[in-house]
Amino acid sequence: MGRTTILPTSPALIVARHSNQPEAVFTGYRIEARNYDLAATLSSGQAFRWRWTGQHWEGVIGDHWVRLASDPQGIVAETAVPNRDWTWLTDYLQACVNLEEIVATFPDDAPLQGAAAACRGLRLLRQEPWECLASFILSSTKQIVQIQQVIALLCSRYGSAVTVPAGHAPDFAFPRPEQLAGCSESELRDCRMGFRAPYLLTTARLIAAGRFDLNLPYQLPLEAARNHLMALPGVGRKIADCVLLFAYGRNEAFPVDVWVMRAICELYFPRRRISRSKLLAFTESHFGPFAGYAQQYLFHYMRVRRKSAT
DNA sequence: AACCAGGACACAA
DNA sequence: TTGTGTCATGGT
Repeated sequence: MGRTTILPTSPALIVARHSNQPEAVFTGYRIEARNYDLAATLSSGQAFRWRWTGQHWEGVIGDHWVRLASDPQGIVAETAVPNRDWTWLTDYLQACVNLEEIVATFPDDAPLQGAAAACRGLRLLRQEPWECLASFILSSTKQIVQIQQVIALLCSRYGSAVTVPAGHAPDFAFPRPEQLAGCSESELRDCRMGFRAPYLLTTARLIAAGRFDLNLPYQLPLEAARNHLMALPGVGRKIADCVLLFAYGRNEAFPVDVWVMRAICELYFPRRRISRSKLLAFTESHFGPFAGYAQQYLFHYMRVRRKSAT
């Protein structure tokens, strides 16, 4: 009872709580972690299904409803259903990666060091490829709050209900490709996704029909993996790089959106005109093997800086 | 109330 | 190859 270590090398340990009333049985789990800014990580535009209740972060990973909070030892999780295997959560949160080692590989320039210092504890998650792909197809020229709204609507209409704590509002898994493949384009447009609807629909149908292999990017070189994803409608360079980084764990991938574009231009090439291709070439050569982490620091740094300025 | 949002795409030159 | 218009929607 009490404490059980899962894996010999895992920093995580189980903290299970039991009750006599079956309805009240929740399973708790603590992930030991240093230098993990949960709020920054869950709200930094990688994943779109987390909401802050005032005390916890609530969301759905796969078909697991979960509630997360930081504590002095790391992260405490609470689920609606008891779990024996917690790898779905530890894989997702990536708390076992040594962030100090990663930041140490960053180039020693003022802009990036400043961003890293301002966003200490910001992590990259490891998401499920389909949800990540579909989410970023819906992300183009939309604000993060709007992406969250569209995805919440999509999940509530077409996702399967997941088990939630007694008395809690219903929550839903992200819809599987097969669940969207049967939709009409107008049904998806009713989820407020606008011109992105045909992109998502065609992509869902290709995957549901087994005509697109979502496992290939795991074993292809970066550029080939990127080209494979870019064969999908609505997936260009930026969205492909987001999926490679946030789902496939390709740490070299460096998605360049409007925020990162501004960050590079302002911080690295002030008062100079630089072509997009030169900027891409710069990002590929400058930031090292964990360029994707550097990108996330620059992205988040620009956004929190703007928020505090207004 | 304009401006802009984690872009992609077809088409022009 | 690089530049422009278009595509919905609604938050700030």
